Amino acid sequence: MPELPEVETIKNELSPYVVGRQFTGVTVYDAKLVRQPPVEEFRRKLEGQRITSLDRRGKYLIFHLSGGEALIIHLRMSGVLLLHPEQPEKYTRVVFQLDNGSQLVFTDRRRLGAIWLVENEQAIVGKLGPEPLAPEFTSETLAERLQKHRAPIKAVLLDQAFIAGIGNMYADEALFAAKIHPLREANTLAPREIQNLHHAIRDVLWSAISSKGASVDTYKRPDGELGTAQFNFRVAHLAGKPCPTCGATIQRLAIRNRGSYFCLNCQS
DNA sequence: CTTGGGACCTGGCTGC
DNA sequence: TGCAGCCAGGTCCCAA
Repeated sequence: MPELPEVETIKNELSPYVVGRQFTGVTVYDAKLVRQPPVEEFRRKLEGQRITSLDRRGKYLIFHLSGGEALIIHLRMSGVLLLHPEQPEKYTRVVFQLDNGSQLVFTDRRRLGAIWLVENEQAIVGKLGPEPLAPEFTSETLAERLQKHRAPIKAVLLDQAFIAGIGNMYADEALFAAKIHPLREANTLAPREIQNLHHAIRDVLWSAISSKGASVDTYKRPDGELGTAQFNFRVAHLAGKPCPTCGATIQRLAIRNRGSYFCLNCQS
């Protein structure tokens, strides 16, 4: 599922091909995915606009446009953005035409993705918490924010208003690396554990970006290639397998209806 | 304010 | 082989 490293990879790999280009046409096959404005207006306003920059905030991909507006895309569970695929793609929901003849195809098997065209991007991304990879996100920032929460640390890491961009896979990986049990109440972490968690979050995310994201289900890069971050997973989706540190069996537990994977022996 | 549960959505898997 | 029912999880909405 696309989390921060996957969206960052898409941004990095798409940028050279789309920044500076102009939208010449938009075909919407599934109006449900266009949240704002109504589809006709969406099409009319987007056509003719030039992409001035491509950015990421949390798991949102943001195309900044010459007219001052922003085209914002969230891939949710199964969204994929492909640059001029050679074959017609299954589950194609929206196709963007660019002035260099490129086609940007948005496919989404489960139809949970979302697209907005807005003047004020803060209306969409304004509630997000800090960017975990930004220099301003320090161990002290994390410690301060954790104090306000007594929910399980796993649930807190998944809260996009607490910290932006972490999803189920990387939350599990970061907690394993920091040796923290996913059910620990957030405000009970010791200073040393918070430092470890801060380091683990950044390490896990940077490492996944260098592997171009994790292709566990539908995720693909814009050229159709897969990411390889899943091969570095130590606990995520590995229930029943041996822990890479101690050999104990990796456990699976539902926390907030999300599968959580961890080592009972290494994480406490 | 935080918290937790259900809904959304569809294809793949399980078990009968 | 068919098929009902469950599961996957990012986010929104609502109630406590």
